[in-house]
Amino acid sequence: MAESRTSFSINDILTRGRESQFTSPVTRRNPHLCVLDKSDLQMKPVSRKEGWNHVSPKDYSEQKKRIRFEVKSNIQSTRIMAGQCKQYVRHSSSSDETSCEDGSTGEEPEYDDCDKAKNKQLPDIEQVKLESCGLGDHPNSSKKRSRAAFTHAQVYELERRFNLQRYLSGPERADLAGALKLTETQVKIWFQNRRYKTKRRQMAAEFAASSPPAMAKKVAVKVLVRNDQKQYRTEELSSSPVIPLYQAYQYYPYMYCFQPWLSNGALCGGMY
DNA sequence: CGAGTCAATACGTGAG
DNA sequence: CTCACGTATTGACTCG
Repeated sequence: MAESRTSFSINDILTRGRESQFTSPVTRRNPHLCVLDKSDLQMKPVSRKEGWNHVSPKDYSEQKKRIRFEVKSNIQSTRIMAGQCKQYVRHSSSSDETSCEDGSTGEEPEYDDCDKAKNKQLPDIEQVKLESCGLGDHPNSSKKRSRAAFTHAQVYELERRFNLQRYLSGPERADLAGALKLTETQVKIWFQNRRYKTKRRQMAAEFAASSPPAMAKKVAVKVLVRNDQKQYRTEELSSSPVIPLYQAYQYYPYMYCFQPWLSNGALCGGMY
């Protein structure tokens, strides 16, 4: 793919009004900031219950739900919500626009030109943000949500920052969000997802390294039917020594990444 | 209790 | 249409 790249300076974005952000202070809950070592992936200050087996659709308290909603409704007032933006005509008036608190009032950063040219299909973040304002109580608003596509420059900078720090403090997050014209929530969620993604990749890699290579190459499959003739007895099928897939997942939650019937190229290529 | 995390999953979107 | 990927949401949890 021949990508035409327009150069832009990240420093131009990030050094607006500040410097030395990489001397990262410690976040309130993550004293292990700024660890670039691989071990950073595993370590966590506290142990946690493993996530993949505790399905527990336990009923949670309405109060907690309400509180969460109240908090989020504040935070997410700036989030790019959806269909809300794209489906409905923006009936905005002036006051609504100023309620967008992410400060998108400034000029377009340099990288936008680059990305607009490059990503013809990417939505214009700023435009979407504007449209997202003032639609919260639209009578016909459905719950359909949007998926904001970050620009290449935004992702680039997020990745670059992630390589320096896996955790951001509040001020750092605010800085980065401001520089990239994203909301703090978006930056927070991006880092959260990115850490999880990294962890899954690492676990997948470890699993691959520790499992016998032959395992993924050859799988014995019974011939069930040949020339319209059954090749098995019913009891043979029921007594298969192979661990059922759902059981295997229980012990190897990331096993779905290594389905032997997929080609190697398909193995967790992006890790889902 | 609020704010943060992880883990899982829902969902939108582009590519094949 | 299906799949892969990326972003958003949700629930359980920890910490100060």
